[in-house]
Amino acid sequence: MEIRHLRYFVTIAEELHFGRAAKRLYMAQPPLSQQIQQLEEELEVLLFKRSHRRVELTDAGQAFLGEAYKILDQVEQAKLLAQRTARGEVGKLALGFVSSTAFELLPRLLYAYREQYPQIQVSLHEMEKDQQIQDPLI
Amino acid sequence: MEIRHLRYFVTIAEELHFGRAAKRLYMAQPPLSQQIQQLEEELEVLLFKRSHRRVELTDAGQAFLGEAYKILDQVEQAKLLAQRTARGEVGKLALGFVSSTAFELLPRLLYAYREQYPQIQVSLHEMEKDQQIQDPLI
DNA sequence: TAAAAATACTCCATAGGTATTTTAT
DNA sequence: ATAAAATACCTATGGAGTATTTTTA
Repeated sequence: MEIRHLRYFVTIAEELHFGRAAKRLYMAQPPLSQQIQQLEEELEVLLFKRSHRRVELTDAGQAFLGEAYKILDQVEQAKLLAQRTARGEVGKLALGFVSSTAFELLPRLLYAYREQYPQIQVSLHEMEKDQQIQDPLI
Repeated sequence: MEIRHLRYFVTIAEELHFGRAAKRLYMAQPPLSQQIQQLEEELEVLLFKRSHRRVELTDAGQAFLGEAYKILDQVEQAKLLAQRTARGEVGKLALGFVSSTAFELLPRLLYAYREQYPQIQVSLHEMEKDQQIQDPLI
């Protein structure tokens, strides 16, 4: 199964017509039919009831449709998340400190920071001098 | 982007080594590199830091990895749901009734049914004689 | 018989393989 | 010098197109 199959399936489910769906997908009808057959074969499940003048979803098709939408949406979200993370718009910031005097300063600093960058996860780590940051305090 | 790209990406992220990942995927290393390049190009995001003797995830790659796992998991779930629905193991059952005397009987019937088939969603519909089932009461 | 999906075939784009080069240690 | 990824090139699978047949309302 590939994402292509889900896109094709969703389009046909929306049109309930292989010809119109193919048009919307800028492709010919036969390869679209083939891809759906291939999907049904892999799932071992009939997704559409084809009668002469009507295509309709089977119960399994109806159930699968909901999942297909979720997956396509999640693929978009994954893409956006990667792009935002690369741009530094979202992400994680780990603050390490060595002196316990920082206990006074850091909470205020953190608070101000979170006001300005709510999309950045900040964690706080007490650490030994010249050591790597370990488990977070918060 | 295709599911193939996600499978390849996840495998490399687990191995942190293109050669070993290719082996696990039963394919050669060069096409694997190409597919990842293609994915990075589509996302416009670098997913791995390649230095000579070390492959590691970028922050964006790390973020994308979590989403990739979720998507691959959801694809499996979608497949299972379709198969179970086709077998009638999960689904929806709509009960329509025409006489208001049923208000006494149905709740008990429903309760018993749900005990036995918790995976079936049941809805209750008051209806007119010879009409189709409309919006559910519950 | 007409409208729609399925079949049969053809073609070509691209996923994947092989050979080699580049790179950094 | 070596180990790993990238590049270059080739092959062939299968996705997509065109023409046609089948189906049934």
